[in-house]
Amino acid sequence: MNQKAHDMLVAAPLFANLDAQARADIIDSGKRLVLDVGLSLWRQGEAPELLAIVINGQIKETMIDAQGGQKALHYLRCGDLLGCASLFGNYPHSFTASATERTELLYWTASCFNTLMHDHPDLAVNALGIVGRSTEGLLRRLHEATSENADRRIARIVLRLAAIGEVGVSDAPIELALSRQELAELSDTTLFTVSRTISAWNRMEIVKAGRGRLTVIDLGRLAGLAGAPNAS
Amino acid sequence: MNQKAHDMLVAAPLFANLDAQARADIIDSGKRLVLDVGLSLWRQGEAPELLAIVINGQIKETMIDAQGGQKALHYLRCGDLLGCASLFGNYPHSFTASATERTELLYWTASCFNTLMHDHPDLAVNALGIVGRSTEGLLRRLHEATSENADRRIARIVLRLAAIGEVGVSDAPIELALSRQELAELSDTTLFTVSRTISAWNRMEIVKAGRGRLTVIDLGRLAGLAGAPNAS
DNA sequence: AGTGTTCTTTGCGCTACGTCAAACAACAAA
DNA sequence: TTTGTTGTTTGACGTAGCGCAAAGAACACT
Repeated sequence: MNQKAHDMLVAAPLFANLDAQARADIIDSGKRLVLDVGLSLWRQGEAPELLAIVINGQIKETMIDAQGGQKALHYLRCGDLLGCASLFGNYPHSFTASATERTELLYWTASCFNTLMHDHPDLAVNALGIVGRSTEGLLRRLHEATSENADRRIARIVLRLAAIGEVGVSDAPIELALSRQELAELSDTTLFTVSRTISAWNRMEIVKAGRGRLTVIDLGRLAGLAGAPNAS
Repeated sequence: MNQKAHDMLVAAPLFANLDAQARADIIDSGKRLVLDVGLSLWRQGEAPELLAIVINGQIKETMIDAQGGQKALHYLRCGDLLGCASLFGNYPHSFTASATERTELLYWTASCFNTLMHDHPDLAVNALGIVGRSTEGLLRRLHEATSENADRRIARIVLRLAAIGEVGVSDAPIELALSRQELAELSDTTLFTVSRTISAWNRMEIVKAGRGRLTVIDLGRLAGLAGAPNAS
């Protein structure tokens, strides 16, 4: 592992409040794995066997229903924890985790991580914090999906991605590499609805639409669309 | 605490794999609290301060949005853990927790529970399991809410409640104490849609509708409605 | 029994969105 | 440049289910 990757790992929430010794112990117990683009760490329905943390690259969590509908749950980047709910809850994976780019992971088997948690209680507490926060995120998403209209949901997603993608100045145009399809999956809508919405925003010069790409121009007005309902 | 309550607590998932001594230690560290009908343990938006487990009675978790729309998340019974996501994730409560009947709780403050987790790592692991499982439940609900029609969702909810309400013989009529409104909140629909659906089922003699009450007559057909999509 | 309150039912209009089809634009490979 | 591939746009259309209103039914209180 190179120095930079190591530094980022160390800063991950999973290792908060742990002393250097413990951290080293935990990291050394994990194994490394590299996933090429498109490869899956596991598929929906499989039994959970391991817990992983992203070192670099990006993992996408996708749910597929019986009718073939896809739903994107999350994009995980450096430091994010992967598979905790299934593993700890001891449920078959409810989503497929696959790499959207070449991705490096550090992983532990269930029993290995269990041992580690016993040796380092703070590790378990940190994991709890992570799972708890993801629960809150899901609650929010459930709420939005059932009580807010499509445009708003899409605006929210774009804002969120814009925020984590670039911490740049607020008036600089932010470019996101997202197809309409992906946006649809993230916002619990369809490709068509997203396309229409984006087109409208494009005309209003809130964003600039491109093929597989979206550039946020007017962050302020977008935030308006996402937040205040009748700020017409 | 009476003997029966104590026995049920001991069987709660939170205390799995703990020896009697540890269990006693944990239970003794908690404080008891009785909530009368309608009283809230906390309200949406408040900072999380404690973690509680239901001894008896029933707690309802409700989300309220800006437009006043209610959404019921869960009903918690004996042994269920309350407030873990908010507390561990360190987020303001995203729902109000209130008693639907006189309810007895055992609770710990955040710092107290933290200490306990350090003393008994298995406690943290158990908590992880609980939060993990609830995450899975939320994922399922999110999925259903966005990709399944209202009738099916309602059928699912009724089935689930019927299952935990009574473990009786499968052909015995199962009675649920639920208003249409509550059913609507649980299935992410409206009072009207639920009413129409229930009326239809009533006519088909799948359930018997009553005021604030619902009796499942034909569990099999109801399961059919919830499961197989084109079992017309 | 009479009156008020709360819950439920049902009809009707409406609209946000899903679905499908077909044209269109961007990019890549030859 | 041509041709193919893949992603996007737009229109037309259908419909599930929400909102409202108004009438009923169940229960509570006196």
